[in-house]
Amino acid sequence: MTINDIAILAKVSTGTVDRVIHNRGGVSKKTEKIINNLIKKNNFEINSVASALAKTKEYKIATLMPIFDDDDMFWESPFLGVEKASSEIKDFGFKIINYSYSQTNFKTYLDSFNKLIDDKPNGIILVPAFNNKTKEIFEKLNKSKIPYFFININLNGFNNLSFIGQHSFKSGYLAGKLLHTCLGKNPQLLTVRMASHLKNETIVDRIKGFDEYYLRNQEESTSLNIIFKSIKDKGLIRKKLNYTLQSNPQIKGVFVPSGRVGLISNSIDKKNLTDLKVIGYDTTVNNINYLKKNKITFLISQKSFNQGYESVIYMSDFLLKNITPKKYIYSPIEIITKENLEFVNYKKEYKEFYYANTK
Amino acid sequence: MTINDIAILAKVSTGTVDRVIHNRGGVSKKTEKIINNLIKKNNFEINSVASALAKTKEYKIATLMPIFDDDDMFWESPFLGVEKASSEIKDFGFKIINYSYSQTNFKTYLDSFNKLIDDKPNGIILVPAFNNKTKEIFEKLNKSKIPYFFININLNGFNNLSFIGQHSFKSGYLAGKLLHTCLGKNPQLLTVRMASHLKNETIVDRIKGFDEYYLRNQEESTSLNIIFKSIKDKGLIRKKLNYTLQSNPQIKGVFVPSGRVGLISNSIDKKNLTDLKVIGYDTTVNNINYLKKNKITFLISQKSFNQGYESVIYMSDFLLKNITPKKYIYSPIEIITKENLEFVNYKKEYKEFYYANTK
DNA sequence: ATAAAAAAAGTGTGGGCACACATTTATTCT
DNA sequence: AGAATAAATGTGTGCCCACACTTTTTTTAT
Repeated sequence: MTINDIAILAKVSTGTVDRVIHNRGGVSKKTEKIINNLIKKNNFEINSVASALAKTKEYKIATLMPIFDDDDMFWESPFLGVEKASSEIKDFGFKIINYSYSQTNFKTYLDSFNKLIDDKPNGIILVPAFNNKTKEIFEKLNKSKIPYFFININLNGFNNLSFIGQHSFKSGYLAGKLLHTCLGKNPQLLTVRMASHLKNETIVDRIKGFDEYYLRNQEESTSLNIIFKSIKDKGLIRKKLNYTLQSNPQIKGVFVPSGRVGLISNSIDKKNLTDLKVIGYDTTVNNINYLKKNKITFLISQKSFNQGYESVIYMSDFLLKNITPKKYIYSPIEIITKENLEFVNYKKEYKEFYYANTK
Repeated sequence: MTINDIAILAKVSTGTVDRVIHNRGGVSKKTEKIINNLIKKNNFEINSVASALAKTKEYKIATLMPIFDDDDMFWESPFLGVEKASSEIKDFGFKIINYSYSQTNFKTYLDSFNKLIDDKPNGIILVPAFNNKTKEIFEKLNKSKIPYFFININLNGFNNLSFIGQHSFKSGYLAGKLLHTCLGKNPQLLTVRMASHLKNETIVDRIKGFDEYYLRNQEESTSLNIIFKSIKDKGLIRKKLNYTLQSNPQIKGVFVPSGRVGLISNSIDKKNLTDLKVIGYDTTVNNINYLKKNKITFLISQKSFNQGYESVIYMSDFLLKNITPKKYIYSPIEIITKENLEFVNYKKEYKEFYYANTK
């Protein structure tokens, strides 16, 4: 079944069928009906391959994500997901342009954002950052009418088409459940944070979820909080952590609502770590290392590779096929242990993971 | 960069470039080198869309999987994965033909298998079944030189190109770890099986993995075994389970190495279920129901939807692009709890899960 | 009724490649 | 050297659709 077949059946030319399929107008109601009926009857679908080839229009998709470097490789993963999707849809007329910014330097965010908008892409995928100038730039963006997704980090009150990322609250709730399941009734808990996390919405939500679990399911739970001003002074972290654990031997569970869980678990001396259940976030190289050494019990992963990959696919579906994605597309809340780690594709190379050779 | 561009640079015709790209032969070594160098230099890649459109050859991929019905819907999931992949690659010249068989009637397996082979597909994806006649039919298959994958269930000693499914042993090992983590030292355990599982390789491997965990990590663990002859007599199951748990109040963990965990957990009376950790397999409707009601603590999922989906994609990559997949492609060993369940796509409709509307 | 305008429908090219067929060039044989 | 053969290269059509452009038909205005 091709457009031509339909045209013959309807006794019109292919041009007319084309007009009906794409709602280009200029077709009498009578013939439109005939054609639509034939399409349904023969359940005709456009040949996406031929369609892609014939299309002359080029789509540009721009991404804006934090940079990654030796200190923090987290953002490499969604970037690689973007790359994979990029290579897949390249031949369908899509071009992906990547911009980046430093999370500790807001100016880089604004600069990249402005450059990106000037580039006039057809769609934007970004990890948003927030401060007082955020509204301003988003007003500029809204004026441009370019559709955009948030990925990984969500901000409320913006016109983003979708958010693609984890439900932070519920991931914290799950962390609570896991520790509860492991520790039994009335557990004694320790939560460890960094000062920079206090205004980080994602992390705040994780903690809210964690607390909510105990509020709802537990008669009583005792919890201690430690907040470190900086990750620089590793000696201080080690000292404080071990002192706290030694003076509170009843503590059996540690919750680190961030990717810094590797650093924390490694700062706890062996004698204090025994029987301790430690739970944290993200399958970074560092964390995986300590998971393997039994210093971390559970890692919660959000499949950030997929966030990058899927956001690009959703955007292409939206632009090309006019398919509107849901407002919230939640990533899985994966529970990673030493035992199932090897079956999770946290590695850089997708192909390396699945293919014997790429010839 | 197109084939034509390369041809101009190499001062040959497009036909010659085409020959080099596809190793069709009949090109002098000199020009071949020139062309290959130009391809590398300009990192030219074939336009997969135009290529697919121009190809006249049709590929047939046949699947052979167990039927699903009201009693057991497990096999619907990989089937839907196959369907999704099928619709994605349809326009690339692939046709997927599905065959099915009843796991309790070996004749249906042989019949479908024979029909399938007579159909002369270019590639086969199957959930294998084993008995004494299996070798016979696989000899016929090997003669036909058609490449084939095993999915979900693995058999050793065959010429399958790949196995796509879970590492059963390690999934059992993980189950052991989870119960250990929840129950602490020297746990008292109960393993519940069906008689039909005794010769089921998948389930035997899960149990081996489970036992191995305790062998390796635990000083002592006590475990009871129950094997039910049939799932027909639900009254008997209930009686025996509760009697066992009441006479052994020290049992705190139940391991069901199959998808029957819903049935088992629902057969345990409330008073005996309190404080019991129950772990089993598969996100079937039934199991999910009991997971939500806190009758099951953990479900281990193998993403069978993806097994179907990916097997088709790998086969198409193999046939079209000559990319050889790894011999073993392991599915994730996912830990599902009541709390992360909603973020797992165990549902029928992929689109329903991600898209607001499909217009 | 006729011209002008608007609506409806038809036509043709190009997008990049695969593949069969045609042609040219190089090699071998007598 | 010339014919026969083999090797290397060139040519052209079709795959199905998008889209601009052209032509035909219908409607409106005078």
